[in-house]
Amino acid sequence: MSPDNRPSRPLELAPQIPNPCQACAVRVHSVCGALEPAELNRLAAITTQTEAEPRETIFIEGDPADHLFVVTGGGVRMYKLLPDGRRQITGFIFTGDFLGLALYDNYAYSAEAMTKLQLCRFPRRKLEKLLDEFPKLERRLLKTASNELAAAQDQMLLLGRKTARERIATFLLSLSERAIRRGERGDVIALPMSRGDIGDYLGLAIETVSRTFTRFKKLGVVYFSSPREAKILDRETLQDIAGMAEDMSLTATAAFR
Amino acid sequence: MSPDNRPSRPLELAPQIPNPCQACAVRVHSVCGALEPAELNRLAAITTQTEAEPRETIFIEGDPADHLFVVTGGGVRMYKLLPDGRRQITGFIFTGDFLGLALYDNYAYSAEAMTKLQLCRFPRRKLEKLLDEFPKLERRLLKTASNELAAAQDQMLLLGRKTARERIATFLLSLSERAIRRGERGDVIALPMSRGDIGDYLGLAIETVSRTFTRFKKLGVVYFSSPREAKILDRETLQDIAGMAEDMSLTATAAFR
DNA sequence: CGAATGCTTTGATCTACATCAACACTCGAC
DNA sequence: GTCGAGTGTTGATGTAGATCAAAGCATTCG
Repeated sequence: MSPDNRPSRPLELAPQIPNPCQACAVRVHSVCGALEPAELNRLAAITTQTEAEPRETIFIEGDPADHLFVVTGGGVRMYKLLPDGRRQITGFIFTGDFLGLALYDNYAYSAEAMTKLQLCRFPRRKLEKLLDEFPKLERRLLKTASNELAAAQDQMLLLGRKTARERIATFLLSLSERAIRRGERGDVIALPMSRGDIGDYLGLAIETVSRTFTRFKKLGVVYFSSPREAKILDRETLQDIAGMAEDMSLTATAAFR
Repeated sequence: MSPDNRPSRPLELAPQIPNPCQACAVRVHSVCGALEPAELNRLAAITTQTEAEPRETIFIEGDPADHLFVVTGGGVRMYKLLPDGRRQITGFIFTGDFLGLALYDNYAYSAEAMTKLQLCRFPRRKLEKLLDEFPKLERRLLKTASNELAAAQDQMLLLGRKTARERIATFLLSLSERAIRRGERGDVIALPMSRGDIGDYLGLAIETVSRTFTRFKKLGVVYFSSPREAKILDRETLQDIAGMAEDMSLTATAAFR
């Protein structure tokens, strides 16, 4: 649970293609989408494409924040630790998402690859210079920050006031929505993170995550082809559970199976 | 607890002074500090100074986000509600702070005056135009957003993984730090919010907040001249409690009084 | 292929904090 | 000065979810 595996070697450098951004599949979904093809060359010039293996650390809380990233393939967990090892995962990052948004001197959290990972790396100094030149990019970044802020507030509501059932339901729905936004189907959800990760994200124990999944399964709301793949069978009910007060009809309905 | 008092009347308009920003005491601490005196006139031109009474709503989650604010005097609570009335306070805003940072179409949360309030109001459209002209202002706003994001992540750690004692200690310390940043002394802390507000901010019940304060009082860590004013007597211990594992020495030390 | 190792699930028990219930204080109104 | 409403404190009890414990299952690897 306590991730102490610093990168055993520097992040791998993939061979540089003339302008990889032009061909980038995730561009439209990402911050880079703010730029015209011509401007894109400038961005490409400061970009390094890298890869990382599962469990590999991208950066650690407190490190000087020298780089920003865009994930072009794979999943990342961001987290903070307490001195005694308790962990809070502050967010999951998927293909197309921006990583390292903290225009500050040091990273405020750690980031670790959940899967094999492809990413674009931008030196912060150089990117900031580009921001001066391309206000559109900066505006886009501000929007991204606003977005994340809104998501963070939702998460506070979840962590501070929602029950375990509501948290899990909310979690599944939000994964589904993000998948749809990436252009994937919304009913079959990949879970690249472990139950422990989910628990540390939702402020729950592993066992509570597992038990709640089982409960949803028995309710016929979700189906698991494997622990790492969920299929939403009854989105409506899931939404009811996610947003509303402890729904008594549920506890009642639970009897039917 | 459920704040349903929509503004009974539109926010009061104070008489306009030629350029109030020039004389503004909170400017240096606020986003406005990014601007030169000359540029400040442009900002002043789109500013309306308003006031609000305690319990008055500034805006409600879902409202079109037509205005942004800087609080020039007083305190604000921001919050989100669940349909059944459970409330999560996502943050407190004090003199000099920026309010309404969500460059989106609708507010993601509600905001309500805790005390008599003075604020500067900026129409969003006009402010965005100013951003195009003054990149410094936009950069400052991006920094502010990053700041808030980092604070939000700290709060997630608190809500997801900290005990009641740790939460309360963290809360007192962060109020203290903010007071110091405003130029006030850091040991005497005004608590303009109720115990219920604190509970809804920290994900605790009113009673737990009260009991934990009492415990700290008995430990000699904090002194309360009144329920709404705390004085930090032993900052070190408070920091220990805030950041670390459940400290057994504490439970032991508790005996001495 | 079979052992090993790490995930996930399930069951039994425990506990921090919530909830329920009085009571106490404060402060403004009359 | 006293009444009353709001806010805060304290005590008794309940419970959602944590923790402890032990199997299932998979996947990897020699």
